[in-house]
Amino acid sequence: MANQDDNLLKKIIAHAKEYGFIFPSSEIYDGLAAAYDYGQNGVELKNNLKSFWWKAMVQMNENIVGLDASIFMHPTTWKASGHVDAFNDPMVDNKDSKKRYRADVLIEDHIAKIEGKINKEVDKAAKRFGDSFDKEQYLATNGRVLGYQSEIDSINERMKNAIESDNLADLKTLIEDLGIADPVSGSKNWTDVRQFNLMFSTELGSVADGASKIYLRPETAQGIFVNFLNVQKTGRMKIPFGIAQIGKAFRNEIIARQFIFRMREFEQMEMQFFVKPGDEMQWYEHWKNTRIGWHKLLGLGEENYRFHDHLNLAHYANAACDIEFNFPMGFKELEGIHSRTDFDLKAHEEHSGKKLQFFDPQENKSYVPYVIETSIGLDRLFLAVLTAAFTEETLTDGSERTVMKIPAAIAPTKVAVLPLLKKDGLPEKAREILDELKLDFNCTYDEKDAIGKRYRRQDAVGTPYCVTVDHQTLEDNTVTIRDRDNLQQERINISELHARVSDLVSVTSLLKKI
RNA sequence: GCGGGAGUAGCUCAGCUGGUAGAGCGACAGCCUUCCAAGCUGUAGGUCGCGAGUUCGAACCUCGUCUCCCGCUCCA
Repeated sequence: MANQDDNLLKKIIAHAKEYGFIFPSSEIYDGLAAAYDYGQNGVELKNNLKSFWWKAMVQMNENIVGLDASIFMHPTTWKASGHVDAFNDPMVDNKDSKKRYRADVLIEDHIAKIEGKINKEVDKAAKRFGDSFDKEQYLATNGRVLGYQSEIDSINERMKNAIESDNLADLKTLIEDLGIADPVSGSKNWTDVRQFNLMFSTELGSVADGASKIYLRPETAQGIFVNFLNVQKTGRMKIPFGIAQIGKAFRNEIIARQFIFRMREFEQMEMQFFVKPGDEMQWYEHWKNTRIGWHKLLGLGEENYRFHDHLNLAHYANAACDIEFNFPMGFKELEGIHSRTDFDLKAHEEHSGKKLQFFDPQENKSYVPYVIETSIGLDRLFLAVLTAAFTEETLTDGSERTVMKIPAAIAPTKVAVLPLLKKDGLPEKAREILDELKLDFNCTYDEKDAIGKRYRRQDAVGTPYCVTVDHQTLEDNTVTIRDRDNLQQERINISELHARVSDLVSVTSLLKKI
């Protein structure tokens, strides 16, 4: 089964490239790992996804407004957000086994071993003393146990100091002093401890000397937080309100794989919703429901979604869940919904010295709002669409076709206009229709090859409707309109065409259901 | 980074024990066709990932190197 799913992802990747959705980055130079370019069809689909999200979030909610913050931000932003500290991992390699470990994890494992020894002592003692055994007292008094405990405490102390002072050499010395061996090779032959920062840094300022190091944002959210006051004041926003943003973010993943699922450069669609402290759980539930509802509207199949509630919460959250999608690799995170408390705004208050508060006239007092975040990976959403849309099917006549069943509202091309034959004035008539439709819809024209072949070509890129001009068109101004998914054709008057197409491909009909 | 696999036309691949590159599909031009791919004719497209070595001669053998894919290690 895993094999089959692998094949599905491979097929999707191949199809996406073959039909101009996604190309490997810099392909003529052998490509760049985990970077991809969106081709002529990909960019249309991506724009449509953005637009559907933006309309659902901003246009449909009078208390949500948009923002487009800079990717470059003041370096202190990332200190405040916790990324400079939490996004750093001290890594160490074993020279013999060539395995890489997190230095702090190695030390913690060592501590766990000592704790194991304590537990053994306790077990032994419990047997010895029987019912009269008092664990607390034993732990507090037994000499051997106390020895172990003080060992643990001193290791913890040294590790904490080393990490906090960024002293990687100390960390290595600690590993050596403890005699920690690689669990794989048993070797104690370690490299120096190195810091891996998952944020991309670059130089601001063209003169190397005067340049200062800044980061490419690892999430778009901070651009929203630092603009909280600007937007709240200039937009006269009242709590609760939200700020939405679509933009690129960058993370230096150690491995970035699985096509566009995990890239180092990716695009997020985030909305931070500011609420009164105490109301956050209610709003958390509200956005969980609203967001899953949005996904289901998109029409990729309700059975392909599920929630995954987080048990281990990040440093800033008091509740968090993922909306997972059934990708070829299995159910994986597509969107995250987090209750971020007042962590971010408070942190920015502390680092900036500015008050990031809202004056609540009802309560007659100011407070730092709590935040509910909805954050969806646009590229992952794109992959979800490809996954759900990619279909290989056998038709009733026994022939096979590959069709992208992309929901009409987000399909790259809405209508293909096709003259049945490339003669008898049919192309001219078709062009007339095309010129009319293209004012409002993304259209394409094709007169090459047999009509059946042209239908299949449109199926492959997910064009939901094909309008075919035949000889009857010249007599009574009717055309056939073909449905991509069920292959049904209907003959309608050209004058009805615009309204009909508009109805079929409109985002409006989706938005109405929100 | 380690281990494994793979790089030949746009795609899928063939190419024998070394003799100087092919097929199908696709694309393009045209013919034929009044409605669901695979009818006909023609055209374009490859320094066989890159570099070196062995050889009279390398897509093929040797070494190096790069890239991609899969697995492992990390991930707010």
